[in-house]
Amino acid sequence: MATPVGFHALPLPIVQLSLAAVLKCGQSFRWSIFPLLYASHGDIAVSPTSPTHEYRFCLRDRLVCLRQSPDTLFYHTVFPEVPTSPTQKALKEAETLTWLRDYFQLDIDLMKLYEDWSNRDPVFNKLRSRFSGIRMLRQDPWENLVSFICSSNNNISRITKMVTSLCKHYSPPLLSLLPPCQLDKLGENQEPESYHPFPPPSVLAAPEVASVLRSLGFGYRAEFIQRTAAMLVTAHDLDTAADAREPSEKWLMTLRDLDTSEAREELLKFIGVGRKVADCILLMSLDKREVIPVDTHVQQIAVKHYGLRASSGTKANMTPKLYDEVNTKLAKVWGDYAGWAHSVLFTADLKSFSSYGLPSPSSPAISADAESLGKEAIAVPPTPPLTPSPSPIKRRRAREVTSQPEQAVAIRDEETLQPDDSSFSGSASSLADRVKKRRRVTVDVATKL
DNA sequence: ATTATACCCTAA
DNA sequence: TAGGGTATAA
Repeated sequence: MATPVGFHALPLPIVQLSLAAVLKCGQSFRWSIFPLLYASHGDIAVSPTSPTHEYRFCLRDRLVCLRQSPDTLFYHTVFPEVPTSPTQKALKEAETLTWLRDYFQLDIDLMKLYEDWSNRDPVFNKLRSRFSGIRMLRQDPWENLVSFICSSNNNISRITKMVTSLCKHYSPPLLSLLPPCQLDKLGENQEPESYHPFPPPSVLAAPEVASVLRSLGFGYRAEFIQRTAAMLVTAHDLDTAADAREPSEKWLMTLRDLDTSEAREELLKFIGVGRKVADCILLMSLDKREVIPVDTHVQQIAVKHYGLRASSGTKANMTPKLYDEVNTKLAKVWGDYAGWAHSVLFTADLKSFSSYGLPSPSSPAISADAESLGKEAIAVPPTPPLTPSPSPIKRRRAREVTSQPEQAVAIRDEETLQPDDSSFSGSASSLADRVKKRRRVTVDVATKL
């Protein structure tokens, strides 16, 4: 497989990382995804293992572009200004590689983890071949925090729109770039897209942000975001180092050094952050690999496949107690990297992945067909799409873009494991506690640095 | 200490 | 009419 022009090649088996799965399974909401459509015949030589997509992510100073073949990750960096010398350029690409290793946590051997989870858990074992390469990203905590405040009572599609719109409105474009060459669109003249970094806390802390976000369709989360940003900025004076991370962002990073429960306690002080959102942040950007965020999906998975008692009422809400029950049970099943394992199951449960390998949630998915899903591994290699498929990046003029709700689809009616007497750990903090803790945030944090 | 209800918006 | 939650008030 030839390296695409302008790209660097990093050898990496796709079982270690599947971009197609990881970048749209609800961890990060800021990756642009472009289908690459090749002519099946013609003068362009294409192997069946050619990358099917390009993925783009905007950092504060550069745009990272990725493609993937079964054994190679291709990366390419675009800067606002072309690097002066070739040496300079090489240096910059090396930085990008460093970022990639960190962001995708490439030092963690995913095969070993899959092996371990398979031994521990027959349910996982059934899925491993169909959902390989799903690993946890190591995201920026600030971006992660805001994104997941957006996630409450919401679906991936809308969260993505909200985050995109947030960036467009509150951070200037870093650069503009044409979409990658798409042969089906050779005739059409394509518009360059502008790429925006994630806005820093000080920008979102401004009081008027709440109402603006509201008008942008953020709903009640608008206030959460603005107030959380304000809390953060207030607690950590900005001594504004122009281009770098702000102090409050750095402080969020230091939560990586705390114990899980300490870090969680800090996160829960923010407005709009409850247990579930806090756990998402712990897992996805604060290195707490054992943490399992429990949403209604995960709860259903736990009931269906792991013998957890169904919630008492017909329509019971997620109580802290139930949350801990689910959490403890699954943590026990999956062990040290339970949060990572959860992500595989969670992804497998997304409707858009019921036909994993096919590009679009709108394709007539085999979806609700729990039967076919459970049978032998179909091991579908990602097939280059034959027809143009709607990408999430379709230009959106109006705010009403049809979106596909990510719904649950049964993984499989498997023999349920016998219920396990799980011990409860941890306890929800009372309202009073939380109020006190919130009041203390400034003081606490001030003494911390 | 637990439990119920509103919340913003979208899809069904 | 319910949803990939959280903040409030009972």
